[in-house]
Amino acid sequence: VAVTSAKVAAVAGVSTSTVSRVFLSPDQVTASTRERVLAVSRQLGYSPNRAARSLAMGRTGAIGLIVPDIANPFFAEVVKAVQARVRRKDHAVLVADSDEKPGDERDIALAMAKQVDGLILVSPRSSAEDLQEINEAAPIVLANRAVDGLPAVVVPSGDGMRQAVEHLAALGHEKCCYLNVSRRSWSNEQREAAVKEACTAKGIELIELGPFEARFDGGVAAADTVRASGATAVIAHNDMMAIGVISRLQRQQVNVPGDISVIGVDNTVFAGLYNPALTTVRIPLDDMGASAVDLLLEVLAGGAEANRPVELDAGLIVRESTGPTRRRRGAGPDSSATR
Amino acid sequence: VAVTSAKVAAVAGVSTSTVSRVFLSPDQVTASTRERVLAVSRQLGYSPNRAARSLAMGRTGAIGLIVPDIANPFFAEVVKAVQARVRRKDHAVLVADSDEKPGDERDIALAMAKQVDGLILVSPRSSAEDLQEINEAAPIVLANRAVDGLPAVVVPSGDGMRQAVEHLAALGHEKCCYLNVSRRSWSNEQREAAVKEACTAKGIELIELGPFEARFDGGVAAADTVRASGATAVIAHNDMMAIGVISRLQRQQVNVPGDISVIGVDNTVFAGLYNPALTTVRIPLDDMGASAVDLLLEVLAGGAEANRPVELDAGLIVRESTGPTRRRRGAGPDSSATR
DNA sequence: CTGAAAGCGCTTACAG
DNA sequence: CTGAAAGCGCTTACAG
Repeated sequence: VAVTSAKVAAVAGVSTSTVSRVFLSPDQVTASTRERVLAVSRQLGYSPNRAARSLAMGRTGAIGLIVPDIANPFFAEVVKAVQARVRRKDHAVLVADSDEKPGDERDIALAMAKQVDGLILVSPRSSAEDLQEINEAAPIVLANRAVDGLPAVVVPSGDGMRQAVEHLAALGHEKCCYLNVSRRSWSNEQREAAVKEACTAKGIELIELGPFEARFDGGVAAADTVRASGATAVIAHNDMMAIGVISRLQRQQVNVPGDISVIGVDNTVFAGLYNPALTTVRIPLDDMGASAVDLLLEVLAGGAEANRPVELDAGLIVRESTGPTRRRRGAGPDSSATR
Repeated sequence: VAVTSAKVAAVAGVSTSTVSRVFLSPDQVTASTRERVLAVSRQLGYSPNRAARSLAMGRTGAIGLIVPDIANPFFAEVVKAVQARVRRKDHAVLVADSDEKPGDERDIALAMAKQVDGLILVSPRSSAEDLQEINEAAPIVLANRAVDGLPAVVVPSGDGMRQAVEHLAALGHEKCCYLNVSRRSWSNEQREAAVKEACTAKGIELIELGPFEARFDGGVAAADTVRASGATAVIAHNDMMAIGVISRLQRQQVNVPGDISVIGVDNTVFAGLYNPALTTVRIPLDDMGASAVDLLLEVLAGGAEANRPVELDAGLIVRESTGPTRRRRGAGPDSSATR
């Protein structure tokens, strides 16, 4: 039922070659015929058949996006940004969710590679080898992880973590926990190292805990140990864990930030909505998504090889989950809750 | 570089017709040749070119999914479910985000219609006429909204809302607010009507407020009015609003559920994580997504016309944001905060 | 600047 | 059960 280029050509009195050129390389066509073809196309509601074009050109006009878990606010925001950017570039985006399973991630990527021009893998859990294999099947761009030889966009959290530690130091904290997640996490390495360095620089005693699960439950699981450590502040690997910690603490009548200050990372939608609103290191998810798209499109256009990862800035956002230590404020009447 | 059916055919010593049949209608091929073709295909890593197949068959093997806002946990979960279900059916899913703009929704749907076999529109904001127009471009299935003549899967929240009201009645509440959202919301109509009916049945005085925005901010905006109304309980149109209400109330030292009980709708991930954990009417988002896919696939297969919407059940999940009224418990020493 | 023709890789009546 | 052939709707050297 759809209008074909042949139909348009017939009505406009030109060949299908010309119709095609009008859309793909307009400057190769005389202005007058171009206008005529355009007018007819509009009138007939013509638009090139995608499948036919793909077959003829060898490109699909689609890009694939694979995330570990769409329901995770962190990834949901990246999906939103990628989708928005891709659409503006007149492409389509196929999404898939690996459900946090590295094996599935590889299989999905390999399968999807056949249907798209390129892939964006967000926080991929696969091994470097598997990622290289996927890259053979279709050009990939990594988001939130760097692997030698593959194009990537990352947010070095170092600056943000350092700001977080300095913020705590300024509030008088002298003993702080960091909540690790899996050793396999690239971002955990970055964050842990930056926190350690900053704590040393500021003379803060750092207590490393974990690894815990990178979720709300992981934070809940960590809370009692944090409390027992005697630390007055805790930096979690991400917002969800931070919220888990706060939730558990509050249930035990430990006040946040009165007794213990808590800092997260990501600035997902949750952070601003929680009570207390979460002080957090912002990871610019929207920019990350958009940059990944731009980078992939560059790669597909034959440009920009994978030199060094594109780097975006992270910075601290101070809200309500951090405050001065008891000592700094002078011992309050309700300080009993912590000890 | 990819292996073609011609290559497979040559190696296996058959025609491309046979190769094609092996994959599309295996029973039309002798077992022995079928095995041989399969073996060669596997060895060469052959899989049919999607674009070519689409062109020849007139179907894309993809379905489109349009949601108002991917970053909204409610929609993110639907996306996750749809994507999971579609993949199992060996299709691909294209997603797009209308950014809550009805005009964009229509444009996106119309554009996407050309690239997919069918569309799933989640909580579409477009008019019934626009939806019909979209349905002409490509078969659509509605999720979370019903429109005459269009296939849909909905969750009549009536049962759940009634349970919510009965729960409040059992706890001794006699005055309750309902927080409305836009009059254009199909689900709001359902919920409001059910709450009203149940309140009447239970002899609870109902105070209707709003319309507010269907987000956290909307709940924040409603909180003071709720408090001023003298109601001891509030049912919000959804979880995000409920959380907004609680957040604002807590900041004013109003205890939830001690002073005011709060109930949401949706049971999004947030609900269980908030403090207090939210009592809410569960909307089975995963089933909704899966059912929408199944329904669309049926429609595409030529089956099941749009008789009446597929209906899923909603039920109450009791957590911590609801409790007995002061009077029921006997006036507590700290009841001053509310009055 | 424009057109005729070949080709992209599959599927599917039509014969046999 | 299997193959030759046409066709799906475009794009793009190649001529002119």
